[in-house]
Amino acid sequence: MEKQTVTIYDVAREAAVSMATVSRVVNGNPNVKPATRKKVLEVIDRLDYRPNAVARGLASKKTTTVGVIIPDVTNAYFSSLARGIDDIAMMYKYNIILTNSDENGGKEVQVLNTLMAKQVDGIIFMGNQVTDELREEFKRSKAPVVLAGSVDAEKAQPSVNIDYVAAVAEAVKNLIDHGNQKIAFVSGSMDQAINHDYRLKGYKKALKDAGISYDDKLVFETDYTYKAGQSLEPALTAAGATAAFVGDDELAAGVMNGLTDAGVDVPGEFEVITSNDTKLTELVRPKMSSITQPLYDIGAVAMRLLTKLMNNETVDENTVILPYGLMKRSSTK
Amino acid sequence: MEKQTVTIYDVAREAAVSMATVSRVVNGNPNVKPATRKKVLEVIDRLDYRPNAVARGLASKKTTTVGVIIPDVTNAYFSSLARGIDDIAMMYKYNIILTNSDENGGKEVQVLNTLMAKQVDGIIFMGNQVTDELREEFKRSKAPVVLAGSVDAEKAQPSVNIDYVAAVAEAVKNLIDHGNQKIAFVSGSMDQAINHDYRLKGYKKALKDAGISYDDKLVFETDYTYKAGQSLEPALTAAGATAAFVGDDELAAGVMNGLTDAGVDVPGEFEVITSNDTKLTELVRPKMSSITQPLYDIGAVAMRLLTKLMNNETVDENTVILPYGLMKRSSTK
DNA sequence: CGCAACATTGAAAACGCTTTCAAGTCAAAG
DNA sequence: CTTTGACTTGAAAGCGTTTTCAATGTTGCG
Repeated sequence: MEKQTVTIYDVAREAAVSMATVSRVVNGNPNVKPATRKKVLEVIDRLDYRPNAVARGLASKKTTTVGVIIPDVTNAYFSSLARGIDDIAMMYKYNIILTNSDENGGKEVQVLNTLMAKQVDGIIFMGNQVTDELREEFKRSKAPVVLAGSVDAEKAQPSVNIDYVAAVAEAVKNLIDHGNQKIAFVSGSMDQAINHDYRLKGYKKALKDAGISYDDKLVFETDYTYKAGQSLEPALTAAGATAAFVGDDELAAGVMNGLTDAGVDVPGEFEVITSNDTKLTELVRPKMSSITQPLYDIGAVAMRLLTKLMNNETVDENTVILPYGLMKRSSTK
Repeated sequence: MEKQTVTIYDVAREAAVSMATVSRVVNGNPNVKPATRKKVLEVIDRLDYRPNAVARGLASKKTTTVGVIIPDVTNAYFSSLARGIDDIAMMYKYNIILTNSDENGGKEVQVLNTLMAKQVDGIIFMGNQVTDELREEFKRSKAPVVLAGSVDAEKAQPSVNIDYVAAVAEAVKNLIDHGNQKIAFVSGSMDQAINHDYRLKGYKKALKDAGISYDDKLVFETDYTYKAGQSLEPALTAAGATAAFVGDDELAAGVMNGLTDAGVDVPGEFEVITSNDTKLTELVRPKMSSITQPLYDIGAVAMRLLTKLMNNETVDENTVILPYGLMKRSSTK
């Protein structure tokens, strides 16, 4: 009943050569006489032999698979990165083990361990709360780890990002230039480095440059969900804000729709600018102005960087910063 | 330089027992004297031993990883299923190798082969164009394959879905009940079984039940993209349609926004109902009415079914049909 | 024709774990 | 004090490849 598997040994026997030779032709090793190669190839074809990657992995200590830790595939920002990662991975013959972490530290550590147990050749980590424990695990990992679209205050790991501070500063400046004085900063958890260590810094910088004093009443820390954004309207208007910088597109859509539903005109009475430039920005009405990021490329470059690391190639720059932009759509004046 | 790996042999030596015993405690085999177990556990802890899953996989012929073929992670419909799959997988200690196929037959076959080479214990396939070649590969696979949110006309594989025919028929009937006579059917490629074999059938059924004759001028075959939907407006109005059933949410958002941007009032002058009930439906304005599907559950149930199959448990029903619904929002009257 | 230099090949040892099978222990039973 | 059966344990054979190293073939040249 069980389907029979044909092994390299079977091929060797049938082709009247050694396993070593079969292995060579399978792996494209040039040190095989053309006639022999042809013979082996024929047998392989006839027997429909397929190399067992697990055995290969054990023997060669390479699995050609990399682990990818993602907060949530369902989030457009991250899934865009993931797509870039997978495409480049495939290009380099790697496969991806994808696991959702919900940015839950415990889960992340656990996942990291099972990835390492599975002997992945490398790891791409997305998530903005690199705890000490996590950092320890990264360090002990013999597989290289690169962060994609995620920052670690310690900058201990190679990573691919944009310049969040500058991007947010520019976005906020834009809002200021439109005459807004009370600009809300709405983001996810302040425990995340990207929020407290980058975005907020950019926000403060823009305010300072414009001579506006920082008021933490205008900082809204919430969940990265549509609902959370939507229910922020009362607080936002109560605080007297006339504009908002938002750290996530779905959240921003919520904020905007919440405002609109409450009768607030966007952008007339309230401007909003968001951060990730996912498809969402174009789907909602008004379309959302946003910081633009090369999402796909962040993933792609991260994976490319990882291939180099896995290959022990020397890389000039461990942390690569990709360019960002500002896309004015209709949620700002 | 290379980080030293500690093997089961090291543990055995340090604990003065055999590898077999170490293996037993690692795997929770009860046939170990408590004292021995304790001793081994201590050594494992001291040496920080981590079992090598690849070696384990080779020896046991189980990898505790399943392959997942997805058209595009970036698509909200599929990523929702993927999330359900991963959660259940994790619950059962499996990992997921995720690969994007773009519903490209050649790529799918290739990916399937590398998954099989990697000895995955099972496969979840998403995609609606099961070619003969693909079907052949499924058959030859010793790992069970289940389709999630995807149909195959031949019904050769276990699958979990909703009743697309009935759902679409109901959605279209709803449109008819609102007085629409010319209802557009817009979907992705008609090569996909889900479109020509299910949705279109449901569409026709609803028309027939209402005594409306079918007109293929009202069938719009296009890409599953926002842009494609958006640019459909001229054709839609030219055809005299006053409502549309759309097979994908992003596409539907495009259709709707295209209409709105052209000055057509939705739902006043044109109603649209979509199919997948992803988050998108709530983000756009007007919110889109939709067939509702338990997206997460489809993935979750598919994975659960796969675990049973991998475990050689007998399953009563190979193809499971989950309930659907109709969610009236604001894109229909 | 003889020999160096190179091209091909195969034997066998890993790789790190699971699993089978037999052997050894031990306590309860006779 | 045996016997018996339930527990525990270890030896060793895989699992299917890769890879090293030595052996064997070939070819070119003087």
